[in-house]
Amino acid sequence: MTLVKQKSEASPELLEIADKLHSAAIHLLRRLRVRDRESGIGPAQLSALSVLVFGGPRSLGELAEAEQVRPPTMSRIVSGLERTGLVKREATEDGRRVRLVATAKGTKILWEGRKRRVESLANALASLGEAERRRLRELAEMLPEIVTKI
Amino acid sequence: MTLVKQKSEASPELLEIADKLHSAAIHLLRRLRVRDRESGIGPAQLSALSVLVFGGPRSLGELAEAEQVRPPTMSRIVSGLERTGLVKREATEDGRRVRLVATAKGTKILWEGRKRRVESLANALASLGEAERRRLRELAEMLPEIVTKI
DNA sequence: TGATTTAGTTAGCATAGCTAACTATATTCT
DNA sequence: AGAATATAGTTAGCTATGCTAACTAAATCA
Repeated sequence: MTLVKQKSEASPELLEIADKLHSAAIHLLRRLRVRDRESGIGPAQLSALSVLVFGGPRSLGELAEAEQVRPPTMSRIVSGLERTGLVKREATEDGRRVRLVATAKGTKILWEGRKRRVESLANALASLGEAERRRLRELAEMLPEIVTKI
Repeated sequence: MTLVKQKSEASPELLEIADKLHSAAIHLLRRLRVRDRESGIGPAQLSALSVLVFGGPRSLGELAEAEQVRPPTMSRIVSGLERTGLVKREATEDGRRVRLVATAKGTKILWEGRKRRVESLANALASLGEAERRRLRELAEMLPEIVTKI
């Protein structure tokens, strides 16, 4: 029952930190996921919509890459979002490309869902002391850069 | 574009921290998820298997609850794991219940997959300085307790 | 013993992931 | 210019994963 090194050069210390972080992220999202069902919209659609709302309009291929999903998969996700009026496909100069844009309704729904999740988590943080809270903020701010290196 | 309070009493500061943490967790797992495909086993099966491997044998209902999934869903996930020989259903004293146990093969596969994910993340942490690393560890250790409060 | 509760399964529906194969538009090359 | 190639998306068809409703079987209770 040990972590055996193979082609990795990561130290045992780093592996341990990574393991804790990984496990915590899994359990965190597993809990929050429940709140998403209230939106009546599937997780893949919600996630794709959030890229459009927070990152702005983009093509289907770009969105697929951002979501680490194949184009056919994203094509169907977008069809679902379009059918319910959360996203619009617009033509571009390049006749092959589409520009995907979140509608006002899509933006509203996304914000509501995000608010639910974030509030659930914020309530869980309410019992933290001042020092812990500050440390937690630091961590949250370190992570985005780390993630880009994965 | 503001986070409007509704029935929540969370402060803007907590909401901001929660938002950053939430977003970081999503992006972290989205990246790591890619490595899982190498195992040739789906995410729900992998996650359920990990509960059995790290948490020990349990009933189907308990596993469903741990995974925050309905019993019929877990029933099918377990059928998949059983078909590929990663988990075994065993009878118990209570004739209604089953005891789900990870097989040796299941345990091995899970460890390999986990190792891949954790190594990916550990490599991304390799560029951190000593102080940052220490902070990251502290924070990763704060999270499990927070998660239980969600 | 008969009624109820509990554990799990089966059936049927929707979403979400993939690859392979297709269409349509752009670009490149002669 | 016209043919060949490359690129962007879609369609078709498979598997996996989520749900509810309805069922079976075992345990418990009155």
